[in-house]
Amino acid sequence: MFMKFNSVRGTKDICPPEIELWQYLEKTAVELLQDYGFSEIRTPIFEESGLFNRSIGEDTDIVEKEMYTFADKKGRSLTLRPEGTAGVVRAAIENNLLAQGNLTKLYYLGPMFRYERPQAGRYRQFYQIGAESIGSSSYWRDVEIILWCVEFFSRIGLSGIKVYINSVGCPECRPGYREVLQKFLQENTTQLCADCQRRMVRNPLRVLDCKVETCRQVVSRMPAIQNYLCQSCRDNFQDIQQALQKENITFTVDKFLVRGLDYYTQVVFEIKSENLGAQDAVAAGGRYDKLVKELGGPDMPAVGFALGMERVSEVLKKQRAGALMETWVDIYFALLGKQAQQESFNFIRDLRQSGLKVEACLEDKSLKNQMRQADQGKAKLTVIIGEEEIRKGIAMVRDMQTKEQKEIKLNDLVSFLKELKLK
RNA sequence: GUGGCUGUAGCUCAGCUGGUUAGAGCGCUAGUCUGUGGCACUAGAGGUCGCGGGUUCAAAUCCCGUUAGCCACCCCA
Repeated sequence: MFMKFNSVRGTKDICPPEIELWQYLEKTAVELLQDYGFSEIRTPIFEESGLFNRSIGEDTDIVEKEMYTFADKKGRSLTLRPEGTAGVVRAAIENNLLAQGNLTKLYYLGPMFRYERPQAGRYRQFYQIGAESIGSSSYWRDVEIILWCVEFFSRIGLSGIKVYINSVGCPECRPGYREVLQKFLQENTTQLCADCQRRMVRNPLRVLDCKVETCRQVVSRMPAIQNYLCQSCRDNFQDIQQALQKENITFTVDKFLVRGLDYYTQVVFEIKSENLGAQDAVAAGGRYDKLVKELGGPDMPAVGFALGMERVSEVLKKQRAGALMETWVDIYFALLGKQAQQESFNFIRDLRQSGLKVEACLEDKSLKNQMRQADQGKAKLTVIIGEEEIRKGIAMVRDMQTKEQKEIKLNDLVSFLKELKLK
């Protein structure tokens, strides 16, 4: 009996030609990150569960119900990383990358795992590219990161994106606002949905982005966090807005923007695409000034972001997939007969070594078929070698655009093709 | 985790109220064109009708379950 297997729920294969798009995105992102002074760091895909509980927050949905947590053979509780920041911060501390008073800029890319119900733009294994600037409290670092995102999206030619920002305060002022909020919600508890009545107690900030109509009405009358920020948070929020304006980055202040990870402080941002469904955030991030210390490192402020590869490639596919998913070869060898295959294999090997993209038909197909393969492979040149050519010691070289064909001696073929400068 | 929609050839889908050998377009292979691509015509290959059960003389079609995908909620990148 044969068994057929499928990829597990919420995971998928990235096949050609889509992978061309991914490679393009990764390459563009990495180049731009390096231009901004970030260095790559690769951390393990699983960590001690406690790392995520501690950094993301015990009361968050991610930790509560979305983590792939398992016990290894020694009974240690491990978790597949649901996001990148915690691991990067842990690694930076552990490897003494954080020198007091210095700035450390790191980027990462790779798969993350969350047990959620799959949907468009939401997978259980999904890929993120992200970066962290650790060691600076300058709001220009926040701006730098938002600017990176804006520039990245413009560089890959993505339109229809919008930047949203908000300030979620700091340990000084957030507790105060939280209390005000809780009090307000308690007074209006009868108008809240069941979920929000639960949130009200545990994480009242989350009521802010509830979509239920009655909750929204309550929310619209709710005290805004801006009015409860401490002086330094308020200044910081002002400074960033001014800086963004100065840099011509258009943004919207969304006073309901709350992030689902507890470690954020002060300014958080989200970049959304108009061309996606409900899962429309393509990149997001913010400042997390307390996390490094929280994880046993020096008391260092930090700011970072992550972008979702699936979502970005999804939008890009709609907007300009054709050009980016194209593949081609420089030279295609159409071969007829055993001897032609034997003679040509060396040529092909030689040409490939010199950096040309070469493909050949080694499968005894009709010439018509081979020509079609060459055409579909978008070959620039096709080299035809059959029994007659072998006998005469030549090859037919056909220019696929002009349809011009000329005879080249087999001895001269490789050097002739190399000199054409097809690259 | 909740609700709705869907699952028929490699791909996109049609198959009405259950009735003989399950269809189309695209793609693929071949021929027209004795060894030359992109067009056209012709022919051919290719299907456990998601899976399991039930109703029935008879199920791709009706019912139940299950699984996967999509959409929304939730959450987030």
